[in-house]
Amino acid sequence: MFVESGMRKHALLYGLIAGVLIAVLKAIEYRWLVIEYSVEIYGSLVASVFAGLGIWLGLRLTRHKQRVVVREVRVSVPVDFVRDQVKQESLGITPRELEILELIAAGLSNKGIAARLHVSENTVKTHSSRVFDKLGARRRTQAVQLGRELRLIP
Amino acid sequence: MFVESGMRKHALLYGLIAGVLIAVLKAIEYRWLVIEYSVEIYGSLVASVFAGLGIWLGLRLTRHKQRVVVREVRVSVPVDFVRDQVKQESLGITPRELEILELIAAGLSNKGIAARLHVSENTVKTHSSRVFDKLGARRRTQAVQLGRELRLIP
DNA sequence: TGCAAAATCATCCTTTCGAGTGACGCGCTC
DNA sequence: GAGCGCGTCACTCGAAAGGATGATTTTGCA
Repeated sequence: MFVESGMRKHALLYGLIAGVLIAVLKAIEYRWLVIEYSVEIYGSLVASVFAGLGIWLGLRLTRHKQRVVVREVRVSVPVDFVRDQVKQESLGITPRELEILELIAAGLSNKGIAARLHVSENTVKTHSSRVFDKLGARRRTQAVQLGRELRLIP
Repeated sequence: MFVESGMRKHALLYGLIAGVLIAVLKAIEYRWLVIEYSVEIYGSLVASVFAGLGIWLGLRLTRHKQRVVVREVRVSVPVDFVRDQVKQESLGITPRELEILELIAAGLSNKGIAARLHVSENTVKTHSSRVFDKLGARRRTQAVQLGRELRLIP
């Protein structure tokens, strides 16, 4: 809308100036002609004036054309964790085992995990042993590291 | 250089076309004039032709002078780790202790760390005990978790 | 309803950790 | 040169963790 009205305004202005110029030229043509200036000079004058106007209009038409360049800016933003459920299932890790792994990663002891989940410590040890086996880990710290690498825990 | 020569070529071309047109107009002017076309028609013709040429030249001149608008797009990228050395010093954690903490986080056993660093396992235990104490951790998994939270390790 | 997977608990045994304590050498500073 | 921070090593003891194995209960699904 704005661009259209702007262009229309330019066109109107251009036509107006052209008309006025033609009128002026017509008004003074006799005077110039009678003092023996040839028509080619007259033509050159008109040509140069309108060429200038055309150039001006052309510049005006493209002045606001902008080229948008999209630049990727690397910005440090915490990556929101998405669990790799495919890998979880391919390893055969059960939800409960993953739950124990998360609590291990949180730094809890087996006893603490047992208390948190209201199960016996033996149960926690069973789950952790199983998840260690499935991850190929021998220590809980190693299990945490592998779980992170495999995107099973944040 | 390229832009300059391009503009010069345009100017030359424009001048050439203008000259030819003027010559043509001059050559046919008598024929037109004798059949009683007024000079204002002639002027209008020249005006419109050169206005068109001007517009074309104007467009040509600014074709490659587009304003570049840079739109920055935020891209999520894994956060590159920066160690909080202030916190490290405020906790009085030595470089060696931090080194042991990193290896603990990597999932190594004390024996493995000792082998990696060519020191005795007792030394590793001493360092780890100290860093646990400074972090307020009771287990190595907890130390890893706290170390991460405090931005001491990745 | 019946089976398979998952979850639960246990027992025995070994390894690893963690706490506590003490000590030695080295380099730096006051 | 005394003091201090740091890194090193040793020893003991108890707690925690891990491996192996077996068993029972719960649960989801065919």
